[in-house]
Amino acid sequence: MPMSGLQSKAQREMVEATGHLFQLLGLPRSTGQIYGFLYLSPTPQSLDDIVGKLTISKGSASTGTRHLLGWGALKQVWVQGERRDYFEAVGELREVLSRAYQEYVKAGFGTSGKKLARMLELLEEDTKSGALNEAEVKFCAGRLKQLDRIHKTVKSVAPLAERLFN
Amino acid sequence: MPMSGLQSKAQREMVEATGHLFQLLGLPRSTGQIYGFLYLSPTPQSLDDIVGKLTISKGSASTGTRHLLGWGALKQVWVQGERRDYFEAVGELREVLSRAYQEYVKAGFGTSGKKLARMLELLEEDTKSGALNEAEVKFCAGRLKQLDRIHKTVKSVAPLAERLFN
DNA sequence: TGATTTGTTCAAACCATTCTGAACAAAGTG
DNA sequence: CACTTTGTTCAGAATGGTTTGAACAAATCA
Repeated sequence: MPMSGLQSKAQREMVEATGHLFQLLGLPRSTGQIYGFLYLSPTPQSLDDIVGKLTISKGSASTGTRHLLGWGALKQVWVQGERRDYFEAVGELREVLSRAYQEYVKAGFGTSGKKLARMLELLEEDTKSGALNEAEVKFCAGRLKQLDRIHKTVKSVAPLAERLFN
Repeated sequence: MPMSGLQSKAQREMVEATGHLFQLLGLPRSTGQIYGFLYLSPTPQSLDDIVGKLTISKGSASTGTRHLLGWGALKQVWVQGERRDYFEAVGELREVLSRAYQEYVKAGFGTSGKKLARMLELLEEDTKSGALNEAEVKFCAGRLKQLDRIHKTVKSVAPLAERLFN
C-alpha cells in the first residue's frame, strides 16, 4: 500500500504526478515523489517522515534527498532541539528550473554540436578510406548539413528561452 | 560485434548517436539506430539490410520500422523488380519534428494543465474532509498557484516555438 | 564508555522494457 | 499446388535501472 500515510488527496496526486514526471525524464521515480511530497508540505519533513509517508525504503529516501539537494531543489533546515535533518522544497521553482535548463538543455546542445562536427570529420575519413564513393559522401554531407541547420535554428531560441526563467 | 556491417564511420557514429538519443527519450534504442542508419543511407534499404548492417534481430527491425513509419519519419519505397520492402528516411526532418512537437509537447501541456486543475479540486476536498487545516490549505494553494504561473509562462512560448518548424 | 539515534552505502532482489528467435501468416513463384 | 521469400507476432531471455534492506559509520546521549 504505497503512500498510505498521506492524508491529503492533493498531496497524493502531486506525489504521483512528480513521480511520473521524473520517470518520464529518466530519473528515479522515488526521487520525484520525494520532491512532490515536499513541494506540498507546509512544514519541513525528516527522512523518516518521507519513508513513512511515501512508504519507500530508507535507502531510496537518502539517495533521493541528496540528489535533490545537489540539484538545488531542496534545502535542509534544522529544527531547533531536533537531531535529525529536515527538508523542504525550495520556494523559487523558477530558479530550480533555470539551473536545470542550464545544466541539461544547454549542455546537451553543446555536445550535439560537437557530435555533428565529429561526423563531418569521419565523413572525410570515409572519403579517403574509400568506404563511401563521391556520390554517397555528397548525400551524407547534405543530410548532415540539414541537421546542422536545424541545430542552429533551435539554438537560436536559447537566449529567448533563458529570459523566461530569469 | 554490433554494427559490424557498417563500413562508413560517419554512419556508425550516427547510428550510435540516434540510438542513444532515442534511449534518452525513453524509446527503443534499436528504433533510433534504424533511423540513424537510414538517415545516412543514400539508397533505400530493406529489412534484411537493416538486420545485417546493424546486427539486430528481425523482430526488432520489423517493429522498429513500423513504428517509424507510423511516426512519419520513414517512408516505404518500392524498388522495381523487387519483392521486399525498402525504406528510406524522409528528407524533411523539420516536418517530422514538427509533428513530434505537436503530438508530444503540446499534448503534454494539455494534460498537465488538467492535472493542475484537478489538484485544486482535491485541495477543496481536503478542506472539507479536514485532511488539511486552513493554514495548510493556504500554503498548498500558494504552491499550486506558483506552478500555474510557470505553466502559463512556458505555454506562452508555444506559438513561437511552433513557428520555428513551420 | 556503551547504548541509541540517524544517515549512508551497496550488493542483491526486483521490475519494466527491449531484444531475440522461432513459429506463423501472407504473398509470390514455377 | 507445393515451395520459396518476406514480414509479423509473441513468449521467453536478456538487459538496464531502481528499490530494498542490512551492514556500516557518525554523531549524540547518559
